[in-house]
Amino acid sequence: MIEGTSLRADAQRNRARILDAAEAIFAEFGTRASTEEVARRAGVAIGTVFRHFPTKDDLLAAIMKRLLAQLVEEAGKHDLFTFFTHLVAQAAAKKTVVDLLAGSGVDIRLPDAVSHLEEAVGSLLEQARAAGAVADSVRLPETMALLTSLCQGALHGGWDQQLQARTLTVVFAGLEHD
Amino acid sequence: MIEGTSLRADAQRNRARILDAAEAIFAEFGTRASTEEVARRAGVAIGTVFRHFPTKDDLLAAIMKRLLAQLVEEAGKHDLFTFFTHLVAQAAAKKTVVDLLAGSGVDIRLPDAVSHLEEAVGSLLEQARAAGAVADSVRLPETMALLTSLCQGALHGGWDQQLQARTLTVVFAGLEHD
DNA sequence: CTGGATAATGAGTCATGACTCGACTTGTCC
DNA sequence: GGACAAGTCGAGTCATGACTCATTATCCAG
Repeated sequence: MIEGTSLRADAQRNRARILDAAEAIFAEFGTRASTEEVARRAGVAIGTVFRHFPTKDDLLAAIMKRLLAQLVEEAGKHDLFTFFTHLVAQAAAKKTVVDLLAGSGVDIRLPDAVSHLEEAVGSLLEQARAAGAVADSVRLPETMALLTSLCQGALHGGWDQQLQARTLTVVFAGLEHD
Repeated sequence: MIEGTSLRADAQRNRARILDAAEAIFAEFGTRASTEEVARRAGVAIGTVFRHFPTKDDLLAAIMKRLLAQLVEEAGKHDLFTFFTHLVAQAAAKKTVVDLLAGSGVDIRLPDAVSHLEEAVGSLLEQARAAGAVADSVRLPETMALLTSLCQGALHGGWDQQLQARTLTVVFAGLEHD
């Protein structure tokens, strides 16, 4: 995972700036935001963005990879329920992930990164099951399905604190009781 | 609710054709499909579409209204659980509603139509509660939140029959047990 | 039947946004 | 410090898609 070793120093700097800018812009405005907006935020010309990421999808894929890696890392700091809660609460802020997991228009394949996330959630699920907090019958696919559904719902529905808590309560009860 | 009484006969026919075409096109390709595509499907020139619906949003709003009305009607034929199942199963087919309830890019306000749907779901909820099939603590907002979340999840995630059933099982268990 | 109002047509306008490329700048290696 | 590859710049190209409007066609009341 040695990145950009062969890149010139300024190019490395710009690449990083672009990634950060893109993450911020897409998080705020969704994946529909223009590449030019990203360039502006990064303080760089459009051409430079396209030199580093020949396609908008490439840029999105790069961000997605980072974000998924972050999620995997965060999963390590939580149990299944707090991870759910955390993610749902952040759904609006991390518009990008949700948008992309939802496959909005773009199609980007990151099987590796996604399966890492699944593994992480899988082990949270096992722990929870072992602790008796989740019914034996609950499997990973439906857990992931619930997670992504809730994130999308929270993102688009603009849930307030209370609604979010109530909705999660119902889902958690379901995970526990069957 | 007498519609288009003052429209010329051909205009009425075209209006209906456009609505049907738009419903089909947007259901299949999502709200991003172009107005021209709708016109083609309706067998009508673009100008005609814009004569009837000055804005793409107007067209979307008109369809949305129809679709919501249909949902309300269907709600009458179901109990809470079968309604959930039915909707989720149809999510992919009714891309439009899901897209729009999700507020994808467009913002269309149909407070009346939406609140009718909420009323309908509300009475299903009451029935279910009365029958002891749903816990007393469950309220309408979280029920709607779950409904829309699951539809979005199903739409974008491409759930198969089994995954859909399992996911709903978990949610239903949650509605029952807390 | 027919005149005038109503509607349909579709080529054209305009804005947006992804992507290109030739002129220019800058880092790096000797 | 000079040369050249590597990188940056940004005006320009191209495609798409919402929306317009002058012209033509169609309906229907009298």
